[in-house]
This record gives sequence, structure tokens and C-alpha cells, in this order.
Amino acid sequence: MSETKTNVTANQPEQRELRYDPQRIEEKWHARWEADPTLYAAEPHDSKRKKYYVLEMLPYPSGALHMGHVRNYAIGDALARYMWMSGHNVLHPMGWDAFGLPAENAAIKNNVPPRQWTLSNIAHMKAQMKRLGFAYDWSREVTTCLPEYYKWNQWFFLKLYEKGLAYRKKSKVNWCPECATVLANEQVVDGCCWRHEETQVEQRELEQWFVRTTNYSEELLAGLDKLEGWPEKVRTMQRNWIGRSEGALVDFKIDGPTGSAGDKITVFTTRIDTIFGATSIQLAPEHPVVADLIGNDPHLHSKVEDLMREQVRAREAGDVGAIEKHGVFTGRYAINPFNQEKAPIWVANYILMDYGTGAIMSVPAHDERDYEFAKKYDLEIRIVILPRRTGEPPAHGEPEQPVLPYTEKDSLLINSGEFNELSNQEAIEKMSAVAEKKGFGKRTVTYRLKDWGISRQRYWGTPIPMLYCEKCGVAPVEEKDLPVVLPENVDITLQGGSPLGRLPDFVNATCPKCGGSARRETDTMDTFVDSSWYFYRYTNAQLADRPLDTATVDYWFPIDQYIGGVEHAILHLIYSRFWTKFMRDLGIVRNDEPALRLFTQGMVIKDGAKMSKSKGNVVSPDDMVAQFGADSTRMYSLFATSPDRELDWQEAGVEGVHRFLGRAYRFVMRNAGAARGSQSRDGARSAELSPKSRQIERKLHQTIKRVTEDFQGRWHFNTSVAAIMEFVNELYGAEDEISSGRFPRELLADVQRRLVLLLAPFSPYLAAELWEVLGEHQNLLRHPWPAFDPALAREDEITYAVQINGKLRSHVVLPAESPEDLVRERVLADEKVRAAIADKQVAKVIVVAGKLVNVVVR
RNA sequence: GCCGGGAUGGCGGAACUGGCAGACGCAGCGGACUUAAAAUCCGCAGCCCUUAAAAGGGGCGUGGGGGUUCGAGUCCCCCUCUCGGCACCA
Repeated sequence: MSETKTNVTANQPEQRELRYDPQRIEEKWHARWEADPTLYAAEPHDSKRKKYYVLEMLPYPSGALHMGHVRNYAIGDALARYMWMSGHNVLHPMGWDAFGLPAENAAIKNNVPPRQWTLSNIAHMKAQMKRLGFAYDWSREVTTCLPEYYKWNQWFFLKLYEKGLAYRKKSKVNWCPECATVLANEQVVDGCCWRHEETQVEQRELEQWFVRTTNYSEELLAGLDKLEGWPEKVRTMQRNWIGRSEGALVDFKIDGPTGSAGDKITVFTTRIDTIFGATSIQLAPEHPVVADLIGNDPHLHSKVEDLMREQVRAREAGDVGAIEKHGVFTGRYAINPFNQEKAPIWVANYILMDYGTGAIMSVPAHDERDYEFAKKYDLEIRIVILPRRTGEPPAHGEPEQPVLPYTEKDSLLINSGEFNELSNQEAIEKMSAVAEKKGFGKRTVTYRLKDWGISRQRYWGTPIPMLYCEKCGVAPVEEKDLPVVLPENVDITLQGGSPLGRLPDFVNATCPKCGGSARRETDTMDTFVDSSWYFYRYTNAQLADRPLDTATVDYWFPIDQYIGGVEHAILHLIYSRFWTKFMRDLGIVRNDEPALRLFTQGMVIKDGAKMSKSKGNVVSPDDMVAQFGADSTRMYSLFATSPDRELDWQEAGVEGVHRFLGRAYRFVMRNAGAARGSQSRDGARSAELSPKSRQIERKLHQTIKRVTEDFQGRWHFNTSVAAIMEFVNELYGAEDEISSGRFPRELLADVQRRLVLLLAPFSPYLAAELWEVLGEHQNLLRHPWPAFDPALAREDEITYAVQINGKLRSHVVLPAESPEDLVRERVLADEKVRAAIADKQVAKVIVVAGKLVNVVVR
């Protein structure tokens, strides 16, 4: 093969060399890089170079890479390569988030075992990544579905249990009676099962494992302030998710007979100051006291059932905001402890049991939702607070719309007994104090954040290492018995019950406490457990006796840059932060946060819509690589727009980048002769250069400056690539001088070497090829990033834009660094400027140094 | 409903702290090379008016309306459309 190719080259050297053929170049270097597995390996420890840990979110092995992956990894790879060249010891790993539902769905659909399906997907996607030229240290690869990894999920679970951070409680799941199995939200379509479209999904209560993420609510919230390298958007989303709110709990005594749920209703309110306007109590349909209040009235029972169903349906549809508010009066009353008034007790579909206490005091005059509800059911609306400045309050009669919460300092309470005339803040203080003193309430802080339910009633996940003994009850598997291996020969296409529950070999176990027979937990873990700590495992992926080595983690952590999609802004990134804090408290890591800096890249769309099979607008990375090469595909994904914005994929754009790379390729192929054997030129002799070659030298330094600053600052790689394009265009403009031999040989050599270095993070294949063409042999990643000389980048002359009253009227060329007086003088002397001023008076001259002059005339 | 982005030529997008709007690329047009085409190389190019044409002028222009400023794509207020997130958060 290679013989034939050599002959062709020998026969037609010119043509052969000048055509940019990415397939030939990329296949050649792909083979060489494959032969050297240590090429992108990070040093275990390096005291001379600073460490840099760049991490891209690991993919789910769905079958093939999509353009969103390519974009994510092109960003990370460019950064990793730049950091290598800037002299860092770079850790750049990759792995697979390999457990999860799609493998089970595929198994059911195509009758392939989940493990086989997953592993073959991984093999394919890994080959795609390698073909795209991503510089990963594959010796650290992590695959979460392998026992070597999930063993440590189980180990962590035992630690959580030991620390009281894992516990069991009843919780609702979607249940399909036809499948006799639990469904994920994703498997519920319009309230029905995905496999049985006629079958209504039921809600069932099951004992499930939870992790006490809420123990860390305050710290997770406070930590956000320190994460300055995270997008403000993500920090805001997490703050809202954690949802700290200060308020008070207030007890309302139930009037009349009560039952097992107690004789009072505790409400949570952030606005205790409005309590004199509380004209009813609203309960969540699941509130325990509801059963006591409605007794066995069949009508009320069915009404409450309806309300509950409405709430569940709205939640599933993700449409809770739009729920039409319904409620039912229980016929009972509760006593407002502040004024002893009787407030009717209602049950309402918009009250959530899992926030606050599941009971609220309804203040229709000052809350929109309460107002809407009160209007609908004709409940009393009583104004109790107004801005002081409005003067006469409409103290009687109902407002046209809710008089929304006044929190200004000059607000004023009315209709509130002894608290009248107080401001909102004063009232909150005083009323809370009174409630605490009299024992019917107290100040409190609540969070929206809930504990993390990690039980999944499915097969393809990490088995939860717990046992149930008839005598001893719940018992953890002993550490020495880990891993609890997920059985492989399981027929998950059978319907009914848990696949693991059908395997006697799996289920039947021995109790570690009493030695008697025990039943094994058949639930598996949420896959978010896998992704909560995988990035620690990369630091020592082969470690057999521990999940991680503390000293090694200490060297690499925190992650210097984490890159991924904004869709993970909440769940994954909160669980990861929680896990880090948990590990810190276990004493096995020392950092508080997993990542110092986070970058969320924009979505890849096509023709204005998200790529999806049903729309038929999916672009395959393989097709792009086959047509234009990996370099062009990657570079286009960086060039089309800045990385944080949505990217509209245009194939013609890839072709354009391919054309540009061809131009760069041809320039070096034509002029490499000058570089080979020539010493690099180190500036400082600009005075001897012709105007053209000085211009090239200046542009070279300006380009290095722009690209370097993009890496250090905003990551607008689209402008980096544009800058390199401009530079190459400039080189083509000097071709006459170059081909005639008048261009300084050393400068020509220098220009080419630095051009190739600038291309290296974006188009690694082409850079490697051209580096070799230039007679260089050192691995580009070990070569220092080019430096620029600010003095050589500076312009000698500046063209000032001249405005008259803000309208552009002329341009004046002046030597750089002209003093302001001279600029003013020369501008006012300019012919066009004088004509524009004519006989008007010059009122002011504004000089913006190095840029613009605005002459204000009257 | 709430929260958070976004809107710039025919298209993707530049313009970093308010300072020449449209860099760079695509598509388009003209030219060179070629028997021809492709490829390549060079050039033109926001819209409108003025002009026989060109040069040159002039006006308009960053979703819409107001404002601040010598000067606004950029800052402030109101509105429209659009994308994303959501657990009605009491």
C-alpha cells in the first residue's frame, strides 16, 4: 500500500502536496497516536509544573456521539491542549455513565443484554472520540457499570448509612398494574404506561432509600457565594432550588373534636405580619389531619381524592403553575391564636405536602394565589397592610386585585389589633416574639431542597448493599463482602416484579449479625450516584482497595475547569457538591467543592430546532469527519459562535473551515523550505524590515495576543479562529514578496512555526502534520505556547475617527501615542472637519485616546 | 404563572469596561487561471437616495417605543416575539 502511494507522490509531487487531504493526514496521525498510549498521560505528581484538571461531563453511552458531544469535547480539548503548551501538568480524562434506563429499554426492544448493549456502545463511541483526535488519558478511563467502579458506590452507601445519612421511608412511585412494575416519569405518557397506552398509571407507596442532602442545605447554599468561577445563571438556579426562606411556624387550634393527628394545625408562613388577614386555612390533600376532619363523609372523601389526583397529574405534566385551583371546605374551623377568630379549614389542590408543613394560612388580600382562591369560593378578603404613603387605606370593602405584599420600610399595619401602625419588619419581629413567648409559634428557616431518593426499582444499576433479616431487621452488607455483584444472566423482558427479585441466588443471603437467612435488597441506585464522584476516581482509576487515594486527590483537586451542558445545572451539580462535602466529612478528601470553575456550553441546533430523529435534522459526526475531516468538524464547532451560545449547525460553514485549513496547509507546504534548518528569529530587528514584512510581523504578534487572551479570558474561540484566518489572509497578501525572495527568511520560518502552534489546540491533526513538514519532531503538546511581544504588536500609526456632533465625518491618521493637544490641533485642521464646522461655534472637543474624536458644535 | 437567556445584513455571527456597527465565515457578484469545468487565487459587497455611470456626497439602520449621554447594539424604563428551566415554595 504505502509503496504505491510513495510512487504517486514521486510522479506528481506538486499536485500531491498542494491538495489538503484531511483523510490521509488524519489517518496517518491517528495510527501514530494510537501507538503511543502515554501521549496524553498526566504525570502522577509533578512539582515543577502546575497541575491543571480539565473535565468534560462524561457521556451516557447511548450508541453514537452527537454534535452536542463533539462541541463539548472540542471546547475541553482545545483548553487541555493550550494548558499543556502553557507548561501545565494536565489531567484530561474520559469515562462512561454506563448504568441507566435506556439499556433496559434497548434490551426489551431488541433482546440484547444491557451489559452487552452498553459495552458495545462504549467501544463504538470511544473509537469515534479517538478519530476526532480528543486528547484523553485513556489509562484512567472509568466505566460506571463495572464492579470495579460500582463496588465503591456500595462502599459509600455503607458509609452514608453508618453516618445516619441514608434512611428508609415510604414514598410514592408510578406503578403500572399491567406490567406489575414501577415506571420512571419518562415511561409515563399522558398518565398512562408507555407499554400499555390504555392503562392508567397508579401511585403506590413503597419503602425507599433516601440520602439526607438536606443536612447540607445551608452549606450548599453558602458555598455558592464562593464559586465565582461558575456562571451566575447556574448559581441563581441552585439558590432557587435550595430555596431558603425565613418565616415562622404558627399553631392554629382546631375547633371541636379531634383525632389521632392532634388538636392543632401548624402552618408555615413567611409573612406572619399579615396573620390578621388570614381568613382561612388551606391543607394539602395528603395532610394527616384531613382524615380526622372529614370523618367518614363519603362526599368529602371523594372530593379530597379528586384534589389529590389533580395535583399528581399537574406535577407529572410539569405544569403545576397552570393548575386550576380547586378546594373543598371541611366544615370545620381553626382558631387564629392572635385574634381568636375562627378560620374555615379547606383542603386545596395547590398546597404541597412536602414543602413547609403542608398547611398554610390563606391571606387573600396580600397573596395572589390566596386571592384567586378566595374569589372563587367567596372567602373573606381583609386588608391588613398598606404603604404608609398612600394615606387613606381602603380599610373597608374588597380590593379589585390582591394588594401585594408591602415590604417597604414605610409600610403600615391596619386591622391588626395591638400591632396596628407597625411596619412590616417591626411586625414580623414583634409577632414572632409574642408567638414564641405564648408558646403557639416560633421562628424557623425552611428549604425547598428535599432529601434525595436514590432507590430505583430496576435492574441496570448498582445494587444497594443492604439485607433484611427476619430477626435483626435491616442489616448492611459487610464491607469485606463488597461488591454485591449485579447478576448478568437476567431476563428483563419478562413482565411483573423486579428482575433481581426473581433470582433466588441473588435474593437469598445470610444475615451478617445472626447468621440466619436474610433477604437481599433488590432495588438499585439512582445513576446520579455514579456521576456524583466519578471525577475523583480518575485520579487513580485502578486503585483496588479504596475508592481514592487522599494525597493524589489532594494534588489534583479541585477541578480547575468543568465543562458541560446547562441541563445539568441543578441535579448533577448539586449532588456532586453534596457528595464532595460528605467525602470531606468522612475525612477522605480535603476540598469543599468539586470544581472551581464551571462552563456551560450552548445547545447545538439545526434549522432553528433541536436536533432530533423525529425532525430528521440530525447531523452525524461520522458524516462530517468523512466529508471534511475531524479538524474541520471540531474547528467549525468552535468557530460558528461563542461556546456559551446556541449553535446553529450549517454544513456550508464546515466546508468554509475546511477551505481555510487548506489555505494554511498550502502556505506552509509552499514555504516550509525556508523554515527547515533556519533558526527562529527573535524579533528586535524590526527596523531592518520592509513595510510589508514589518506588517506581517506585527500581525503575527497581534494574532498571538488575541488567541492567548481568548484562552485566558472569555473563551470566545470563534474570534480566536477568526484572528488566525485574518493572519493567513495577510500572509497570502505578502506572497509576491515571499516568492520573489525579498521576505526575510528567518521571519518566514518564525511565522510558519508560530502559525502551526496557534492551530494546535483547534486542529491537532493538521498541526502535527505541518509541524513535521517544518522539520520539527517534538510532540506539539510539549512545545511552549508562542509568546507575543507587545512592542512588536503595536501599531505605528493610528487612524482617528472624527465625529461632528456624534456623526462620523472624517478620518485623520496620526502617529501612535500623539499627545491629546496634537490630536485636537490636527483634527481641527482637517479639511473635511473644517468644512463640516463651517461657521458654527466649537463648544467642546472630546478625544478618546487611540480611537476617536468628537467635535461638538453649535 | 414564576425564574433565566436571546433578538444585529440574504445566512451563522463580530463589536471585551458606552466610542468608526457588520470583523471572520457562508451564500452572491465580478475578474484571473483553464479548451471547459472543478479546484485555486484576486477583488466587490447593509439598505435607500443623488448620478448616464463611477468617484464622491447625503440619509436610514442592531425586535418596537421612550429616556440618560458629546456619543447607545451596549446603560435605564415600558412593550413584543422567541428559546430554556420549574417542585403554585406560602
